[in-house]
Amino acid sequence: MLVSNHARPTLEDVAARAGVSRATASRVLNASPRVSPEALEAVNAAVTALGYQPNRAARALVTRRTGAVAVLFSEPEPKIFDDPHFARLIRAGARALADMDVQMVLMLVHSPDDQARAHRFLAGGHVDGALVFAPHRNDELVSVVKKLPLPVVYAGKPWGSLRGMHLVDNDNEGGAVLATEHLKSLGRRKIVHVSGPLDELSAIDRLNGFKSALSLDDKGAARLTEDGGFTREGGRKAMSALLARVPGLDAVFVASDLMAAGALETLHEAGRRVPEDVAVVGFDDHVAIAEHTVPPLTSVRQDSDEQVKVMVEHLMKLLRDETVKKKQQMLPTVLVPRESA
Amino acid sequence: MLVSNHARPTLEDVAARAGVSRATASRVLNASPRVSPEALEAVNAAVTALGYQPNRAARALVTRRTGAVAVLFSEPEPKIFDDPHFARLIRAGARALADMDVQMVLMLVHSPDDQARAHRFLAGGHVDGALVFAPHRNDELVSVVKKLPLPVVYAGKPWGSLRGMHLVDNDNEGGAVLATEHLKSLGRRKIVHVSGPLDELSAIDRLNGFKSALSLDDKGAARLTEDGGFTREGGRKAMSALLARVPGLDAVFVASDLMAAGALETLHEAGRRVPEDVAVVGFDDHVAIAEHTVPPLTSVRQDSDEQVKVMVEHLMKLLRDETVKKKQQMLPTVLVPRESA
DNA sequence: CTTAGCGGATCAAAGGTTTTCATCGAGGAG
DNA sequence: CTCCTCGATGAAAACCTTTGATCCGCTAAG
Repeated sequence: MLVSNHARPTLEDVAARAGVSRATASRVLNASPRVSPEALEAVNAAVTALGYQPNRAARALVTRRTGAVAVLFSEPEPKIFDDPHFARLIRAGARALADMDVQMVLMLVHSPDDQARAHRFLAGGHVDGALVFAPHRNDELVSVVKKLPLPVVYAGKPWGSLRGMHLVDNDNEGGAVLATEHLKSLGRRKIVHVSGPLDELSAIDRLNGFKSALSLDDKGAARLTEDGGFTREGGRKAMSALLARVPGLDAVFVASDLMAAGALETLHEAGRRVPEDVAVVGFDDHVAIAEHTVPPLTSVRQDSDEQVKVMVEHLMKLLRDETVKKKQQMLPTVLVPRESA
Repeated sequence: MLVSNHARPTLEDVAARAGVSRATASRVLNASPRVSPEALEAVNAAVTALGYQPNRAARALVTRRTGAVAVLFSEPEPKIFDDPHFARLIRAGARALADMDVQMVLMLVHSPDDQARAHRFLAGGHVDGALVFAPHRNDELVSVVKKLPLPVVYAGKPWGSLRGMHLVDNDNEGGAVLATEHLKSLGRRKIVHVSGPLDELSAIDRLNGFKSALSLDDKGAARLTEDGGFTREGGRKAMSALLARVPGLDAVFVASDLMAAGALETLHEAGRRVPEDVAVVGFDDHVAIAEHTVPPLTSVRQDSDEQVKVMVEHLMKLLRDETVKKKQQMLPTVLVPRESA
């Protein structure tokens, strides 16, 4: 017995059993065309017989590829697990990467410590590429990642110059127009807006959509909008502020479902009926929220699963050195009507 | 210029610059004691000067260690991103593993395909160990993982024999007793229970706590409990069923916050005031839910962050071949009073 | 008859680290 | 002054795979 019985089989073992050289066996595994049908079959048989699994480390060493991709979130941690949106993104990433047989290495980077660690990790060549979720202005993570010679695809537009960056964004502005037009078509005349934090471009795009649908200038917009910070509590407060400032309001477009849930609470407390007195439209179409508010929330759907899938496909192309026709892609948004508007 | 200027520095480069051999440099990096202070300093200087990063693949190849750990969830996907509990677990895992400088490879395994992939992946030696979240009866994932020669720590008790298994559980039964005793101490006499799905041991433990606190036999318990499946919708329905079966009920212990949110909706619709007519206690103390129900939910806290942290520490010990005093650990639960009871 | 070409297999090097084993030098004991 | 011991160091093997260069046996073209 030359082969020890407990050690995992190596390519050498496979080759021996198939009666070919290591190199040929390797070619079979890598689907090289230059290999005879008999050899191919013999090797495949040996592989299944032995239950052979290529040694990832050895392969990585010579190919200089790790077969792993980092998924980075820069969001503050409380937000990450209060907002179901993140769970959804993570889930979609896990699935899409698994489908490609790529390892997903998840990193939540928030503190400066985390940033240093992320830098070390990415610079250390431990992954082939990265998916980055970092929406905030002056996000350190982006500047860290940007100067690394590493293929990266961003979710949404990171702050700063977009030159040469690869990203997949949702049509936030278009969705906001959709929402606002819908409210107009219901005959609403005093429409206000609870925005996200204005250090995120997605929030700004939604605000811009709102403004353009109503042909507002900056001054007019300032009176009719309030920042809700993309949190439930922020949504409550912003709604209160708007009620005080614009008592006659009859509709509100809220830039996220989570904030909309908060806004609805405020409206209830203020005795306004939804949708009779005030029509409400959210953004995200997050089922777990939108279907459970009172009343169920009309919302703009952005397909996060699709977004992440496209991001992964994009990154895979970069890794294969394929040329990508469009570095920056935009995904459509649609309105999902329920009962709140 | 012997050293190419763009390639990442190797240990050889570090050694050359420090004027020592590769072996000595390696010893410094691995904190071996048998190295002179001068050599140590020289190597460290060279490392920082060059910005050297060890090549993970090369190291893995020789040590037969990958420096990566798999985190496996067997939960059906919709649940994973509707229930904030999972986001919390994932977050905690990411943090705890990052603190140990270990890569976290996240896998969501649900379909038979996923199981096959997980098996291939784990058997392929691509990770040093695994954290497994698989609470359901006859979970394929558990049987797959169990027969692998891989250090594994489970979250909660997996179904089946526990012999030799490493796990970190919450004191579900104790928490349920706490909750029920609390309701008794409020003078409630007709207390009912919305349970989780009875193919999860955590749900069974909570049910058992409820039963023992009220000294119920199986028959009595059957009348006073209803399965809510750990979903919000299930909570609604279970509460309806209980209201029909036990019209005079004046308190309910619900085995999860998400279900409790549903149960509260049902109670409101039925015109029962909370807590005046019916006192409600949940389980999980998930802030994002418990603080936003109407009224805010009294709940049993299980510290998931702590649980995951302990799991990671436990796994690290296994990886270092340290003997662990207790293979199976139990974490305490406490009651967090709010307004619903 | 020589040689270029070709399909297909093999050889051997390379990739970066850890670790065993041997060596070297210094200092202490006899 | 010699012999030992011991700590620090270096040389080299081992880990497993990929891949460019080489080689072999033959056919077809010159």
